[in-house]
Amino acid sequence: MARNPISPSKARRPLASADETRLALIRAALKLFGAQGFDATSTREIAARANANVASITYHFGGKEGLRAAAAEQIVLTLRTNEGALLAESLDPRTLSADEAEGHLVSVFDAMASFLLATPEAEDIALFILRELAQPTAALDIIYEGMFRPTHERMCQLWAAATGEGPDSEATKVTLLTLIGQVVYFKFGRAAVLRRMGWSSIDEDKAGLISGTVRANVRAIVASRRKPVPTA
Amino acid sequence: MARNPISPSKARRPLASADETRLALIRAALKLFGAQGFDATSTREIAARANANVASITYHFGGKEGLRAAAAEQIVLTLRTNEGALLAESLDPRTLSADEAEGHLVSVFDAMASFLLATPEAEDIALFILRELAQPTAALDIIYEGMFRPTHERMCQLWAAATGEGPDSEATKVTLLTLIGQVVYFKFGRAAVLRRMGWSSIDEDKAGLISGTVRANVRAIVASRRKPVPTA
DNA sequence: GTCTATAAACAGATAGAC
DNA sequence: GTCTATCTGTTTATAGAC
Repeated sequence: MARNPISPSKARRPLASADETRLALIRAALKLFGAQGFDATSTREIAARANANVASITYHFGGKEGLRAAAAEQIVLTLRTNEGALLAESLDPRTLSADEAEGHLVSVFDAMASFLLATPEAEDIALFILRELAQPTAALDIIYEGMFRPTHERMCQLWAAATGEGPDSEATKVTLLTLIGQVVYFKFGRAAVLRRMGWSSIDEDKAGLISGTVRANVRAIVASRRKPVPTA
Repeated sequence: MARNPISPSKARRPLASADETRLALIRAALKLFGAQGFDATSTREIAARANANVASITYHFGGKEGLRAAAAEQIVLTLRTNEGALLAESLDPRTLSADEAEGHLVSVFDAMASFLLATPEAEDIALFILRELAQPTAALDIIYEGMFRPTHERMCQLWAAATGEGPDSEATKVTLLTLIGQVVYFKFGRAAVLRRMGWSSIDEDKAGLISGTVRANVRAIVASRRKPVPTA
């Protein structure tokens, strides 16, 4: 039953549904937590940006802290739909030849670079994660399990297929971390990178230069570690 | 003239000098700004940790913001005395052979890794910088000019001497940024790295594994980019 | 479910005694 | 230079009308 079946003049703007309010709050929180930090962002500010009121945060999320967890879940969801295609495909790396695996590995880094450096949504997400890395909360656990670990695992499998090293060895895992570091530094260290390069932003051309460099680096490192195929 | 020439019982603990108070405040601020963020840290908390009182912050630094700048200056000072030896040496990279330059470049990364990953002081510093990267202030300018730019410039010169590429080209600068990213990721992404590796901390052994991997990567990438020496 | 009003705690800055 | 007390503004959370 509608609360206000006949109100010809009172409700000039249709009231947002509960779900719309919820999502608007999450979006606003994601942006503001990333841009200013959790503590520096007031619930009033979030509510204002979401066209809602402060009390709605307590109502929907139990409080500011619950809103942070919801934002982390939203990040995982976005990442799954954008980048997931490459990673979640059922393709078994063990059936690939070394060259095919190397090609796939390079593609994964390409996808990562282009999402991270050239997608508008990545802006808020990267900053949110950066702040969680500085001071981990339950939100980081959500992002770690939903994104970080699956991606890194997949990369290790491709690396193993490309080089012949074990997918779970410390050496493999550390190596993939160094490779990931190459890319994410441009996002996390953006402020310093831009100054040093004399760039005002990272546009598509610049992203291409970066991902080309990363691609070449990955290929050089794989080549240096590739093991001779057993001739048995 | 002493304020209290004869007070046998009143002053049980000798009063800290102005400089001692100043330094204690800077140290406390550096740690707390890094651990909790600037906005989440109250001046009362800083004063308590420094065994001083709130009003002393305004007196010595003009306010909370001035304390942040002083912390950034302290970081540059620490970095200069610790790592500076490697970078500031008057050695001209252009007089080096390609092999010597490559060796020096590898050493610079080794020094960076061991400072970053195995030095206790690096803890507070890295977190402080991480937060400045998320939300740059005047403090980042101080650190950029005092540390980031000189280090990166020096690396580019060594790279140029090792490969024959130009020290100021975009390709060189981007490449060195990817190489730096390999290392710093273990510090900035520490929370995720530890989970993924199943480590509880990065001790000396682990730092050795990481810097060994980075060393091998750098050599592989240099080798893949090395230009044939002109035979003229 | 949404919104206004308010409660209770805490922030940074400062005045003035010492 | 240090310290206590206080001013002014802002914070999250909540009670209760609608």
